Amino acid sequence: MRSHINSNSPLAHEVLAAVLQVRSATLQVLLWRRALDPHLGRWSLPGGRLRPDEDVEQSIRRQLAEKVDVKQLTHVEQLAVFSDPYRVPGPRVVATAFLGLVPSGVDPAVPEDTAWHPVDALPRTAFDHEAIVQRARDRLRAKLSYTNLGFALAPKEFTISALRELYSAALGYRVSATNLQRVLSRRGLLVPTGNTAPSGRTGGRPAALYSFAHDDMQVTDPFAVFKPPAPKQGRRSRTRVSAPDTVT
Amino acid sequence: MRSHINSNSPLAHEVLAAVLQVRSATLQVLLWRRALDPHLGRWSLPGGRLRPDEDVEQSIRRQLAEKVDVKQLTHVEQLAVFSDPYRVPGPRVVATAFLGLVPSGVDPAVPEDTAWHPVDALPRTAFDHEAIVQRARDRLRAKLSYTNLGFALAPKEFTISALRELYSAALGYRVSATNLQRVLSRRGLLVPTGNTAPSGRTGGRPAALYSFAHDDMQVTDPFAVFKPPAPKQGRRSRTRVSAPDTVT
DNA sequence: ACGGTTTTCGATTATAAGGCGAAAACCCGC
DNA sequence: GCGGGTTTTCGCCTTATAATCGAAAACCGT
Repeated sequence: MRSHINSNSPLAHEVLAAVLQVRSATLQVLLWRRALDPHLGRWSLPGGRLRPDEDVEQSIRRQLAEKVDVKQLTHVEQLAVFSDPYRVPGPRVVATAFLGLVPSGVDPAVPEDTAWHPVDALPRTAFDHEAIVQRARDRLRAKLSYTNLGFALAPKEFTISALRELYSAALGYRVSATNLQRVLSRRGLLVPTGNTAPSGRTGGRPAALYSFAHDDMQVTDPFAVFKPPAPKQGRRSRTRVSAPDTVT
Repeated sequence: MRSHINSNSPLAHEVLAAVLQVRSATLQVLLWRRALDPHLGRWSLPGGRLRPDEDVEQSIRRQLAEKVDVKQLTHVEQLAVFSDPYRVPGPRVVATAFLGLVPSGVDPAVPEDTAWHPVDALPRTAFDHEAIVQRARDRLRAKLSYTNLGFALAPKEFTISALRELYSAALGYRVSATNLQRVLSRRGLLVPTGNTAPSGRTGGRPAALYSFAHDDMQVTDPFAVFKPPAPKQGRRSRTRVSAPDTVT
């Protein structure tokens, strides 16, 4: 190793995605098993080489659609660049990592060699992929609090309890259904669909179904000290729309 | 152009930084004038090619230290990857963009061909550098609200009014000194140094000097709905420390 | 009809931010 | 040295948002 340090340094660029989904009340990530050396048999993130005619966003979307059938991807955003010169053996490869989200409930068809793994109990992973998964998880957790990113994790219709479980799984600790309900409502993000859930097995009051008001990411600004006077709107929490990765 | 689309696509990686500083009550960015074609004479961001033996962080720090004497850089963080295949003419170059901050007050020596420009009134810039500057500005503005990133913009000691001007300039609108004072105090970020400012020209009560409590970036979580019970600490706002770019 | 269960909602409390004005602390000129 | 002018600082009050709690509502099965 350390071979390319003095070479003419051909450099490749790859894109990788940590695709997260809540399944069985656990936050999981999609990994596939390497069939090649190095790190044969280890689990790694989907992705691949950047092609000459695409930017990194296009590339990761193509590769995800190619390798694993996840057109159900509801959210994709850049995470960070991983560029340690020796992050992979052999010729240098710089990686742009992404965070991808799949709504709970669906079970996208995936190839034989891929499987979901809990982010907090990863198998032996290849290269620096574990670090990337952690970063993705952290980013998701941070953003769940001050954005409506939950929309990307939830199905189109859901009950408050279902949403609560979703958030609990994603965040790693219990959250109050009551509070979740009202905080999201206050922010104008929850709209009742009118429908009601099949009351199901255990009995109990049938839950109302809700959906998110927006499919694009919105950011609710935390504090106002640093905010302009805000032209005295109606109710609605002070909420500002911005491009998905403007805020990150 | 569009020449490399069918070639064997050698690919280069460069790092660029939007180094921001508040000078003359205006948020400005350091640019240098290109001496080469293409885009000769236009203003562009400092940076350069990634070397084989360094990662992007090391690279941008080296290049900044090299090209412009800014060892006074108090903060550096990854912004995003810019990877449009045709973002620069000729062979493809993917760029990792950074946000850099220099505290107000200092005036680092810079080469002849570099100069500061207000971010809201940029001259004609090269390539996609204007977009990068805007992203840097947006990121800074967002983070000023919910982090203590102000520490990187402020000198070691400062008065509340000075800090207010700093925030006003960086954010682009007036903020209340009173509120700024108390919000930062509540978060435990402002510590009085005991010293007092030279009362100076206009007369008036001499201002007390403060400094930031932490030099590493901290994030104050906005809402608690999604937060664990918080083990009943003393006072101090609920505040969580995290690696600079974990949250971004 | 009656427990058992789950959801929903209102009332109350807690915490953080914003606004306002008075008091404090300094300078200067008379 | 005293009052006017100026800037800073601080307390008090209001508003906005979140957290907690408990009771009522709506369903099931027996």
